[in-house]
Amino acid sequence: MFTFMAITRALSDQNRVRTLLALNGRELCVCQIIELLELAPSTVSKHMSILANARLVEGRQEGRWRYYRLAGNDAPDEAREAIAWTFRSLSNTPQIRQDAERIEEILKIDPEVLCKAQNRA
Amino acid sequence: MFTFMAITRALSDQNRVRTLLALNGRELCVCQIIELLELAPSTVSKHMSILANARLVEGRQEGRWRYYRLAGNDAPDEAREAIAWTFRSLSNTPQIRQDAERIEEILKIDPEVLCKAQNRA
DNA sequence: TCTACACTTCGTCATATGGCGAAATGACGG
DNA sequence: CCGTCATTTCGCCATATGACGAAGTGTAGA
Repeated sequence: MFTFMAITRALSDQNRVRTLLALNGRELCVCQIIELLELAPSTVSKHMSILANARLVEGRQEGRWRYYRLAGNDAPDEAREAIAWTFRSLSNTPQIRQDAERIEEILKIDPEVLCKAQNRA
Repeated sequence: MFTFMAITRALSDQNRVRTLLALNGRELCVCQIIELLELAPSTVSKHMSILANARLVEGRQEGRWRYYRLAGNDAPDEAREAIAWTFRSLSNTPQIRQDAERIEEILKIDPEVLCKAQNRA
């Protein structure tokens, strides 16, 4: 029950759901997610820890950057089913399609440059 | 997206999830759900309207009583998948098993008597 | 049509949540 | 080690949520 509630709570915020969908088939570092959601770094960090706590995503440190990806086979069944359900429900919605386009643009930018730009803003 | 968020929000409260599971294979009237959750009638009513809004349950009026049941085939795919996922995840958990036993006891009581007893409390 | 009563709506309260900015953390390059 | 800088943690604020009781609604039976 505890695990299940962690998942539904994690999925009850639109920004977290958008982030989950954005991780479809790729990793993103925190600054790229910040750029997608247009939220403060501290806010995005909190969101990612909630998703990670629910075992919906996994984090990986690489140098100064932290990359997040969708949970893999080691995640609980509930989490993997939740991800599958979320993708089936939302993959074709306008918001998610728009986000997907936006991410293509973001991925064109060197992460180094992207983070620097965020510091100035 | 709106439909999906309504579902995840509805499922992000433990009392609503317990109620959903309690409706497994049967209808329950509001006073029976009140008895199960041990909450005020107004609180339970609100919970049921949130579940109904998310199309996870359907209500039916019969005389003075209102019965709720799980959403049927007319509900959106997202809702029916959510119900299936929820049941797969939680059917065998202690809380839900305990609720199931409790409901058997509650069903033994004539609803008329049950409601009257609640009014006195 | 009056009363009883199952349920809902409304108003209120305490707590939870999501947002931010400032300060802390921790990894690299010097 | 020392500064830089991506990320996290912390403290704060505004709003959302879940709880209750009181008042309102609508149905059945007297």
